[in-house]
Parts: sequence; structure tokens; C-alpha cells
Amino acid sequence: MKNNVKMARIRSGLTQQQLAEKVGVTRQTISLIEKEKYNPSLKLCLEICYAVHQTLDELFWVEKEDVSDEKS
Amino acid sequence: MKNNVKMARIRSGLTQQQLAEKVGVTRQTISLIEKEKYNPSLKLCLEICYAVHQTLDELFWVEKEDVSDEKS
DNA sequence: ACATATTGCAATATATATTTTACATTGAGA
DNA sequence: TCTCAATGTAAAATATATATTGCAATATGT
Repeated sequence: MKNNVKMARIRSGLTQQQLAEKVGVTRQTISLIEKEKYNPSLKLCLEICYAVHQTLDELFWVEKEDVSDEKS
Repeated sequence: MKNNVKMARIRSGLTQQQLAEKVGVTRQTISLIEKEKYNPSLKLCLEICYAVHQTLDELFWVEKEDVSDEKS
């Protein structure tokens, strides 16, 4: 799951450990999300947003890859 | 987990079943999300967004409830 | 009233996010 | 070089999202 968590965290001057504590998860969870090996829950996404003062779209939006079979 | 999925789905003229098929999950999953009894994954949130042509912020953003212990 | 589509919900099973603990690696500073 | 903070990662355990099946309840149209 692509995201901009690492950039946002560094911009906020937080370590993985500090961000993890702020949002109430483990450092490993933050690490795996930054490495884009996890598909985090909406709740966790929101709490990360709050911690770094950004929005869901800013941190987690990714454009839909083109699919050719759209309905009208 | 608060969200605007039900309104967006109806506005798109989709049934729960149709939305479920579009995003590749079960109708029950859609039902529970609309009833706000689940904490869906980011991937599923994104696919719902694509299906109804809206963004994460539009469908899933909720303001942080006030906490009195903010750092500076 | 009847038929049908749509939705709510319950029980069990499965997949996977998250935790816990622990260790290795990297980089910065003394 | 030595230390230490920060990060990457691995294995096993736990929590929970999601699937599956099925049935009840509620529309909606005829």
C-alpha cells in the first residue's frame, strides 16, 4: 500500500518510535507501513494523519490504475 | 468507523451487492462498513472511492476529536 | 396481498493486520 | 573506534477484518 507516511513523519520531526506511541501502535507497525508491506486499517490511517497534521488524501491517496472495462 | 459510504453508494445508483462486486468483497462487508461496525482496510477504502468516484477525504475523513494534551 | 429486490444480521471459518520479543544493521557523534 | 539512537526484519501469538452460508426483515411494484 503506497503512502507518504515516511516523508510526513520526518517533516514532523518524529521517529518511528515517537509516531508509534502517538498513534498507539508498535514501532514495527509503523516500519512496515512505511515500507509499504502492510495494508493498514482506516482507523490507524486517521490517527497517523492526526499525528502529522495531514489528511487521508495527502498521505494515502493513490490514483486508480487505468482499467479498460469501465461502465458508462 | 464513521463514513459516508452509504450516501455515496446510493448517489451512484448502486446496491450493496453491486458495490461489493465492483470492489471485490462480499455484500456483508459493505453492509458492516455502512453500519459503521467495521474498521476497513485502506485498500478497501480506496476501492470504494474508485467505485463511486470520490476521494478518501470525502468518504472517510473525520475530524480529530478534541484532546487537551497537545504538544506545542 | 403477493412476489421480488434489497438489506440486516448471526455463526463459523479463513486471512491478515498488529503485537511481542529479539536481534542485526546503519549512521551520527564523542 | 566505541556507543547509542534509529531502523529493518524475523517468528510466533493474538486480534480482527473479511468470507461463506443462510435466514429474517423491510421495502417496492404489480
